[in-house]
Amino acid sequence: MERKIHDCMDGCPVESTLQIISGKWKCVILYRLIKHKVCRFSELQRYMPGCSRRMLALQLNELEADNIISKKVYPVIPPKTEYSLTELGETLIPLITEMNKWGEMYNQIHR
Amino acid sequence: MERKIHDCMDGCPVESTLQIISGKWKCVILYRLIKHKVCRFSELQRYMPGCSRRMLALQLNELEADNIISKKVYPVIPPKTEYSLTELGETLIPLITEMNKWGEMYNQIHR
DNA sequence: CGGTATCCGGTAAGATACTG
DNA sequence: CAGTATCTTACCGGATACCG
Repeated sequence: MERKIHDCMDGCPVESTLQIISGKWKCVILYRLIKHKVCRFSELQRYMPGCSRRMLALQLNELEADNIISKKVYPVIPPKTEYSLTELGETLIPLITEMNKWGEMYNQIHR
Repeated sequence: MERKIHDCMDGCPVESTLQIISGKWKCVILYRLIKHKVCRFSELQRYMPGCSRRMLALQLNELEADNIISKKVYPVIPPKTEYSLTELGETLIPLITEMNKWGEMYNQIHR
């Protein structure tokens, strides 16, 4: 398995995590998948009006490639897809939850 | 107080957190400041060989502007500065710790 | 509906030089 | 030592069009 990030003399595990969840919308996608369990593409779009369709697709592809989420495609017309967390993706729940908690606290202060 | 991110119809607190800690090196900087309490500029540089001096300065400035870290400048020659977490910055410890834990777990798997 | 392909402009970030 | 200033480039990401 190839290391994605540079091996520095004292690299910290935080960098591995960043490698997976950095990217403007990934954490928000994960938050939604945690909250709703299963989401369709258009559903995610509605939750993230600031994220273009193209960007959403890119981020979803990357998360899928990293085995964080999985995609189920229904062979119907019009097309229907459903995204959900993989087993590995579910291990991120405490982290995303912590991010959400901190954001809530921060929003309380900055009001 | 101005909202930095777009107000979307159902924005999640995760986005507020991202607003503060996103940026390639911020989490690594925070990890170091958690671990070592106080760091000089050159010390941080040594811990992050992949981060240029310019980038390090930019990220530190942003974290300082957001009141996450504070800088102490000693008026000596040659100059000496020390960075450390603010009180607000310390509230990020659980989050960064969780990021580190997940990274450790992930590294175990991908070996 | 759920994407991909192509084009293109703005900005993030490296390289280098300079400073107190 | 601890930065800032300037220049230049790469690429991120938006807009648009197209497709099964």
